[in-house]
Amino acid sequence: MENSVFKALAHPARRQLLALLRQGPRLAGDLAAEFEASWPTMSRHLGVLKDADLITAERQGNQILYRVNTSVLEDAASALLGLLGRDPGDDDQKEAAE
Amino acid sequence: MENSVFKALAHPARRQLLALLRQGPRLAGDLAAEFEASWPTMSRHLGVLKDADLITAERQGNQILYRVNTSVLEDAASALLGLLGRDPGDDDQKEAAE
DNA sequence: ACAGCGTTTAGCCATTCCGCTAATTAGCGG
DNA sequence: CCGCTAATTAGCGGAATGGCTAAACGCTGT
Repeated sequence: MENSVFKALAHPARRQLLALLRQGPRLAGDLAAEFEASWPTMSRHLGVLKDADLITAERQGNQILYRVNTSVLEDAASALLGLLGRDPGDDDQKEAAE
Repeated sequence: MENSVFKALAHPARRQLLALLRQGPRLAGDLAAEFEASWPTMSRHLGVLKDADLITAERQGNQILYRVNTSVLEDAASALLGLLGRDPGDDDQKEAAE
């Protein structure tokens, strides 16, 4: 759902999580350590992001490696730009004027 | 606040409101008539958007004309693209490869 | 099988969000 | 000033969100 993406993006901690993840995949604990909030709280934020398909989780033995799902984030950005009357994901072959 | 923008964007009705407004300024009542929800409910959604500075309101005598605030929407889209490691407002002169 | 570490799930509050109806404000015309 | 229309604000109930602590789960090593 497109909607869950925007909802996931609505929380600052989650955007920051994405910002950290942008620099490369990271372990859950490592990621959570960057925040003031309790571990379980961060785990939930990660869950919301995963639920929105903005990130993917991969078990690495004992721990879990998170990774950004770039394309979904791109879609969201496209949707916003589309709201501006400019859609980057859409090849504009027909409307070049106006 | 950047945050209120994303929160405002989190509701589908509000994104749709923006989509309608993208085609040009419109009167509140006219706008609300497009939705199933009650008039006051839509008024509140408009309020949230205005609060996030995504739209501006202008009295036209008896009625109120709403207009998209393009730059704020652009900022939000930029923020998302920034999360991808690619900033559209930033002319990439250095990194064209990779 | 057990201990132990890393992570998630369960429960519990408090707060915010969303929808409604009813009441209020703002501006216009007589 | 009164009545009318346009739009917002008040107030309420129900659902969702966000934070916490405690408990459970999954995996690894012994």
